[in-house]
Amino acid sequence: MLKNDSSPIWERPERQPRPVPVPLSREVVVQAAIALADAEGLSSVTLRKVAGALGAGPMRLYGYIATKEELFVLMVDAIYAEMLEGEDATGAWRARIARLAGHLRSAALRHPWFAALLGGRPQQGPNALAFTEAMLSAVAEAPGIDDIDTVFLATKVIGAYVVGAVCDEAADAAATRESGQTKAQWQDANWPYIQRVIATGRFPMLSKVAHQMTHPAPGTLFGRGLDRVLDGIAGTTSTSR
Amino acid sequence: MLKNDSSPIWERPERQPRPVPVPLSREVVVQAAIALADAEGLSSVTLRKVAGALGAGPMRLYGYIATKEELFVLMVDAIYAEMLEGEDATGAWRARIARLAGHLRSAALRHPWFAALLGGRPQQGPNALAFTEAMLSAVAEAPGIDDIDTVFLATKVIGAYVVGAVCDEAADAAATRESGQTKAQWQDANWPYIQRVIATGRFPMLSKVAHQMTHPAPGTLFGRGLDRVLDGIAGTTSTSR
DNA sequence: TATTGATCGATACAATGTATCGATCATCCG
DNA sequence: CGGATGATCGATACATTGTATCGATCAATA
Repeated sequence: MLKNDSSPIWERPERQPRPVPVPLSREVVVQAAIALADAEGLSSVTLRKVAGALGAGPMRLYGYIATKEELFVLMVDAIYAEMLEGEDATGAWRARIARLAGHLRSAALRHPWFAALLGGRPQQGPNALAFTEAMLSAVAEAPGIDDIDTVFLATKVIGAYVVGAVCDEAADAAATRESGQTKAQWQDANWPYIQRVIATGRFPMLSKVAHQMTHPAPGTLFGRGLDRVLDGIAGTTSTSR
Repeated sequence: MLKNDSSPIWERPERQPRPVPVPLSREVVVQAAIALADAEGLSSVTLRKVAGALGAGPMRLYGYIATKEELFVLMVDAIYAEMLEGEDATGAWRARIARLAGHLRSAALRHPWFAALLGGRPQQGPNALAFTEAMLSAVAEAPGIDDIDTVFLATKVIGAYVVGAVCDEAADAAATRESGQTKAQWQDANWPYIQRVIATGRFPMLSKVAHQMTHPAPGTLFGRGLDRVLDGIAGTTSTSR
């Protein structure tokens, strides 16, 4: 009860029961943040907006995270969890790796902000570790890759390729989305610039790429690149094409 | 001259000449931002602080950039320029590629914020394009890689690996720096967590990695991984080791 | 039933990116 | 050479952000 209230009881408003707060959890908070990022971009992920989407005050979130940066960390790990949903350890090693890589790629394209959070902070969340574990165990089944040092190196190479390739692809997607245009519109808007750069004559190889290359679908490119990487770690050229 | 000034001339302060503004340029602004990021981390790169470091008001910067995001874009491309300083197209193709990759890696370690800016935005600055051009021309010299499609795919694979590997390494460096500790302190602080994760028994491969692996220097690992990638695109296993 | 400890959110605050706009300078034209 | 014009600078302002503080409320315990 209010102790020092100068207004007489007649005018003093009655205590009204605190509205029952929506039950929250770290999971719910993170999912709300992810939904916001998916819908309006990473820069719209604001403690106020996240809390607002949950019908709570901003300070409520500090019961679940200590910092906005921690929210980002949780978001990234939640996406790793998404990749592993329904994943089992079946199939030949190359197929397993390709499947895992594909999961990461499609998750990154579903959540264009994901790639932007990948660099710059270590990935040590339980789900990120589970993803690495899955990669390690798939690699360990490859013939000729036995000692743990080789397994680790191969896994590192695969992981680095996948992350790097996905950063590339997602960057375009994010820029497109941020500009509020369609992919074609965005490419059309950038093409004149690229053309002028090429016209300087200082980029003969890029010119060849722009003019003479066939342009396979991004997914195809990703897969073929992964094949090259797997060839490298297997020390074979079996699946060249 | 002030037109509607009610104070009499006797009390009106004399016009003092505007202090000659420090001459600026996009280059100077970007270098100041880079210096700030190197010294105090990316989150300290503030338009006010950058301008302050140059002895100018914040709004002055808007003569050179339209947005803070544009400043970030320029910073990234400036680092690409750094990588190419003194670079020439000499040496065998594998050596050239290894040299270029090494430049990117060392630049990223010199500027721990660089990796965080890599994902999330397309790299189309003139220096980033020059870097890609150098990679393309080196790859084109590899025997058996002739048509432009193969050259592009190989370059994409190499670039993705390098970026991904560098993100990994730089993330640790950035986290270490951000925590204000030495690398050893930071690793010691994280080790108990990793140990508890492994103790769950759900990560047998990670356990092996943690306990049985020899831990080569990061640079060595980077180089060996690059060798695997180059093996893959060359379709040979020549330099295995 | 009184007390304690946890939890919620109103309020507050400093810092940020950036719009606005008057004041100042440099330049050009007569 | 003097006045007009256009560019450039920075003071001020504002909405928005992350987060500290703290009183008010609830649930559990003694």
